[in-house]
Amino acid sequence: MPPRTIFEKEQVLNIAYNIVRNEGFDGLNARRIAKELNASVHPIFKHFKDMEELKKAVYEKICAKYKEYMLSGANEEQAYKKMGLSYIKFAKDYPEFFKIIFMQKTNLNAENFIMADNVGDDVIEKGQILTGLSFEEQKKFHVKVWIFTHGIACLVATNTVKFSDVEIEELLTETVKKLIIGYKNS
Amino acid sequence: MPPRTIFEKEQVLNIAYNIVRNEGFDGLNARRIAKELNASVHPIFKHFKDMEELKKAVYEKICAKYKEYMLSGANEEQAYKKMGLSYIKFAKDYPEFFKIIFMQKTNLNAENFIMADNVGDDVIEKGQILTGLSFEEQKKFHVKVWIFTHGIACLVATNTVKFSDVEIEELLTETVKKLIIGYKNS
DNA sequence: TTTTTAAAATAACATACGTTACCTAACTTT
DNA sequence: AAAGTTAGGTAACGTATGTTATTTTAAAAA
Repeated sequence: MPPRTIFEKEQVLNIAYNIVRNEGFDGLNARRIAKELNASVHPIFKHFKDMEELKKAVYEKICAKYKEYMLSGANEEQAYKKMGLSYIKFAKDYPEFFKIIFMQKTNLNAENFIMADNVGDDVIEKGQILTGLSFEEQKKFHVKVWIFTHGIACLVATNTVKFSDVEIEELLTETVKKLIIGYKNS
Repeated sequence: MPPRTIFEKEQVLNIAYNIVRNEGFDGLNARRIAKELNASVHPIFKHFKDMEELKKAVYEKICAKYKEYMLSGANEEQAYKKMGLSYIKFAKDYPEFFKIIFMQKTNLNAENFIMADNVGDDVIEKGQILTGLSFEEQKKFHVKVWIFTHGIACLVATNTVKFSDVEIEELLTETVKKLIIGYKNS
């Protein structure tokens, strides 16, 4: 009896996601989504209670993308190195997403990736494969590497410095190398 | 013939500055300033052509505060170390300001502090006093230290990690120490 | 084919913001 | 003391946004 649904939930979500990808949450509003959907705002509020709910859905999709990046190569030989590179690559490929997750306060109940990704024993153990440091030393080492990695990622996400992929890998590799030497010689 | 001016330009600017200090530019609007001034919006537009002009004035005041931090101790013995600590202290004392200058895109014609503060020969030379590295080595060393410092500052500004002043100094000092050892042993 | 039901459009309301027209009144000048 | 100038208040306009009441209409069910 009713006309069939023309605008599915996922279309709305995808449009919202892409707007946020390019412009952050600042660029997101109901009329803008409607325009890109070639529709009125009505289909949006059919699928989402209000804009807040839609934003939460977008935020979750963003988190999923981040996890996808961080999991890629988690089982590789050089898993520790890959983690850092993935983090920075995410910041480069999705700067607005990186800013949302790591550089802004949101009320979108952020999962605490910082803690999850950096204080688990896994990360320390993965790093030990590379460095050969003791667990305690490795923890202190890792904090430094993580801060450095985060520093690059922030610079990349804000486009403050335009590092190429090669430069990024060199910078990270070389810094880690120097730090390892530092730890082994003191 | 006219009634005397009650609300001076500087009062308006100071109120705006303090709002931005606490809430960033997001919290700034004409009615809010008027309320804190116990006045209508009129005095604002008497002194500033429009909100954009006021924001620029606030931005300049923010930059002045940043410079004040970075200049303090520039002539000290440990000037290089002090620079990094000042940068982080600014991020800690004025997180919203730090975010505005270093973590967001603005249309408020940012002076490029990143470049000014990091690619000048002065910084490299100051660093050489500490490390004793060659000019070329010192340049590569400095990029790493700068990124690391920026990483801490970003974490502090977003309140992602709550480092005490002592922890910050230790972290920076220790990292620099390890890096120097790394550079001297390779 | 007719009826019914919900999807979508239209258009409006509410709020928040920048901005401004108009008015009131304070104070300097005469 | 009178007059004129302008600071500041009031209230409105225009725009952007979230949200929703009302209407239209497509298509399923009878």
